[in-house]
Amino acid sequence: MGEKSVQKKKYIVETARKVFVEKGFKRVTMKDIVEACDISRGGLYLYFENTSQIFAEVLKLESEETDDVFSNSITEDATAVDILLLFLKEQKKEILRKKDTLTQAIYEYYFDNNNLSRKDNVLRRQFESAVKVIEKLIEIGVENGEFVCEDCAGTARNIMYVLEGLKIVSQTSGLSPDAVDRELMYILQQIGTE
Amino acid sequence: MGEKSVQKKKYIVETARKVFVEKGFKRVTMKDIVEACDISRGGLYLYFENTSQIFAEVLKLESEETDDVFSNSITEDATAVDILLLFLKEQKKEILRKKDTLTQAIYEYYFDNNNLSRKDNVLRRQFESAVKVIEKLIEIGVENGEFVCEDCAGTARNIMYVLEGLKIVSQTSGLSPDAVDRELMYILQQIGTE
Amino acid sequence: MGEKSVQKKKYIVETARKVFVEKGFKRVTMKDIVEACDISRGGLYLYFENTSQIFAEVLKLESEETDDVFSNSITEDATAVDILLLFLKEQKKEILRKKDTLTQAIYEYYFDNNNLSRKDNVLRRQFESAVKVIEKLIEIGVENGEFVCEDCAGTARNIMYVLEGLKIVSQTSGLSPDAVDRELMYILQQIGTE
Amino acid sequence: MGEKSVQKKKYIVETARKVFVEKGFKRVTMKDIVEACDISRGGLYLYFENTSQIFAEVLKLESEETDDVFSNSITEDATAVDILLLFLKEQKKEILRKKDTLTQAIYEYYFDNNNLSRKDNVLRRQFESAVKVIEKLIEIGVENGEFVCEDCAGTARNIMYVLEGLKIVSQTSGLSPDAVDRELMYILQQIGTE
DNA sequence: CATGAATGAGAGTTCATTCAT
DNA sequence: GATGAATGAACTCTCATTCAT
Repeated sequence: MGEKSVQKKKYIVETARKVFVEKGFKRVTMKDIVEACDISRGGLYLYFENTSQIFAEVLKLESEETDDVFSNSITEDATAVDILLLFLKEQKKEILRKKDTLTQAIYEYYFDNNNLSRKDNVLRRQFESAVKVIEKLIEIGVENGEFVCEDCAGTARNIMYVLEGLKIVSQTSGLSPDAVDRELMYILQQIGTE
Repeated sequence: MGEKSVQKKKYIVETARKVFVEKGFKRVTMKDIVEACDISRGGLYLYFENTSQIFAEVLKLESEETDDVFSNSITEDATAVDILLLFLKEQKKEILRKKDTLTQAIYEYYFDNNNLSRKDNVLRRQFESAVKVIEKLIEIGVENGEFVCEDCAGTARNIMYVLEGLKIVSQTSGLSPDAVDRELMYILQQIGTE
Repeated sequence: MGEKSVQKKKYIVETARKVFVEKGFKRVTMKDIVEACDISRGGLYLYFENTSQIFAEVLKLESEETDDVFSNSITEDATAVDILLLFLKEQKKEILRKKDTLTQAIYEYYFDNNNLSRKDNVLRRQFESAVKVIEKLIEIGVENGEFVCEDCAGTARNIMYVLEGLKIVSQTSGLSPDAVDRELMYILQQIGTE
Repeated sequence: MGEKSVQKKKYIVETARKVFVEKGFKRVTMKDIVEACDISRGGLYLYFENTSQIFAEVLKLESEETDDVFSNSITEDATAVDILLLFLKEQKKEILRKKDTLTQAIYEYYFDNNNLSRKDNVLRRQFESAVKVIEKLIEIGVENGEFVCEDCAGTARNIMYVLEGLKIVSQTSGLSPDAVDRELMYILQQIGTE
């Protein structure tokens, strides 16, 4: 596959992403993507066999970009509290953004493909790496006297599960900004922040 | 609708439930249910217009039965700790039971029907009622000196979000019994239990 | 499947037969049959899964009718020579009828399905039963002094292989009536007939 | 067309032959051949318009080689019986070799292209030339007292039709080595051989 | 000459939904 | 009420064929 093909493949993945954001994963058909990309029926099959394969590629792209964003926040010079607050603020936005988000599609995708190995499960990898980062942040905060925490690893995991809980509740039952704030406040209080 | 019709409708809902447990919500077709119920294609349409309507009925039945179970645990005489532990143990089973559970179907259903009013959203109602119960339990526990907790309502909500987080992570990425235990322990430590 | 369904199934098989006669087996699609029968796309799938299944049914019908025809010829009172001549005359017609015959379709079908058991292979069954009949005829002819033949079974088989050879040559290379006559004459001379 | 083109065309035909042996004629697509030859899709079209054209070329090559083989057997010094036995032994192998043979593909090809002139029909040419050779052999055998035969031409033709019959029955219904032997024996007895 | 990306026609198949009985 | 045959829309997937490079 030449240079041009790589370009086109990327174009398809990016365009398909929009479709997944709009319709989730299951409702999306190859035809939907063909139409969104404005290419021929057969053309799409030159690059991907089915929607799962396309979505896997979307996730790969997604995780690359997310990783970048994450490291950006950290390399900046700021206190642990600042960074954690920034992270939670981002998460809040993500949680409340019911539409215009890949969240639902990702869940639907893994409902169908929950047999993936740990390595291939982007969701898991991101979860675990986020836990690590938060743990590190808390440790630094504790050293600096910003946080109080006995079990940093446990707290980090707890935070991530709460965030996951908020996400799924938001997607399935709806959640107000205030409700999210309330939970984030609770978390911060646990580690001794205002 | 006569007595017989009511009977048949209930039969359909109960049979359909099994299908939803097995296949989730989206993958289930009217045909699947017709075949599971061994009734005629047209016959099903006399009672339900589509799978959403059937699933709504499944949920209604579900919530009635769940409510019962819940109140049962509480009416027994036992300490707050005992009841909470029992509740969490039940939740653990539910979380780990990847198959043979309606969980995935429920999520999928609300992904499609997330525009339901608060009243019609069984998921939300159950979440909120569970929060109430836990809050009450904690309050009782605090009075009895079993728990230590400043913000009982906040803690109750936090617990429920963690449980939701565990549930969705289990469904999409897999979760070991140990991993669940670890999180439940963390929760219990927060409120001053072993 | 009720009485009406049986009727319709038969209608489809009979209509499909015409299509197979015209186009052979491999070139026929489900769509071809749908159009020939003037039924809906989905309607055909109610009765048959694929063209092989339909063709199997065509063959079943065919063999029933052929068996009848055969026994008819035999029950009439006539000399062995008469019956054999009649049989060969019928075969000649069949051999020369390049179009308007199922021959090609049958060959194509068995090319694809040559893994059928002896029981399911109509072609084989018909071949073997024809051999039996011819053998019997020759034996009777020998008794009556009409034929001369030492190995009746061998001769009967030989005749059938020649007929098969004529059939396939006719289908693939073309054959003149004279060429067929010449071969049939040769056969008759072998068993001492004019 | 330059020397190189001739080479490539020959390469394609020889590679395609393997594909036809494996899949028959009808099931083979231009794509199959492109992949087997490991050339470009467009590249194949520079040499051939469709599979029929390629197969015609395969047949041409085939007939050249077969002719060679045939003449070889004859030029050796051996009795007529020896040569005929050798020929029949070869035919037996060919008849029983259900896979790894072009037989089925050839039949399928002529089913679709039975409108070819006598000149272009390789099958017919080979049949006729084989008849001639067998006729000559028998005549020689009769002169040498090896065979007894009144109508050498008729017998030769009869033998070829039996062989064709055996071939098609083998392909469509299956045939045991014993069954083939039995028929070949019958033929040899007709011309007064053991 | 050669490549291989791209197109679009067409085959297979499944179901939601209707409707005569 | 109940049945289940029938319809047709919608989707998946595969290739023959073309054409810019």
